[in-house]
Amino acid sequence: MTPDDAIAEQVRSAPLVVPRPPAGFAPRVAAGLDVAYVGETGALVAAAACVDIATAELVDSAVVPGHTDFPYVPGLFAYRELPSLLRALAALATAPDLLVCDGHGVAHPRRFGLACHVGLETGIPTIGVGKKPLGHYDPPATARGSWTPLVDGGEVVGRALRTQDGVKPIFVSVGHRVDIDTATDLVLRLSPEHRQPETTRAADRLCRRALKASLS
DNA sequence: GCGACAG
DNA sequence: ATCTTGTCGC
Repeated sequence: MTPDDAIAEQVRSAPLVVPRPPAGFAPRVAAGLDVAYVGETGALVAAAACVDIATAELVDSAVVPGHTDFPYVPGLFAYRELPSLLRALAALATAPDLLVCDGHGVAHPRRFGLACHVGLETGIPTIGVGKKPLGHYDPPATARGSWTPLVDGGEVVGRALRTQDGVKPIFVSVGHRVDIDTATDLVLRLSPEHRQPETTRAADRLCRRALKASLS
């Protein structure tokens, strides 16, 4: 798979994203996905962390070592992380109702970021959450829950969401089988006390810790 | 041509 | 992402 092949696949896949939730969507368990790298080598550790949406407590997790050959190219994340993330998901004992990715969904140059790719690949409703915007936005009000549109190429592709009073916003977008209002609500519910949702925090902590342990 | 550029 | 000390705040 070359970068050009990847870009062509994204353009071809973007129309397949379903920007609305399944009928009666009421997710109970959300899984956060993240990867930690060993510098520029291809070695990595992927983690999936299941959190109970009602309590934001960790209820299951899986950590798997891996390797990637695809380089870091902005816009082509999935081709670097997707295989390992899917193995971490498969290693879970729990079947999550929702996935929360470390990276954008449709807030992407070709409207097909990592979260869209993960969503289509698994069929599970997926939300993209990024720490840095891809596009432009005006700062939301300082109160938790405030948000402003994230715009790219003249289109609203997501939201800059303040998850805690006074903290920098995070950037939420549709991955697959969810709408932006539902995604915003879920991310806020998953972020009761920190800037990032507990799903992301747990996954990040797990793969980072496992990576350090594997080095020594 | 130049800058910007998710993790 | 990762490399890194001290420092501010709960």
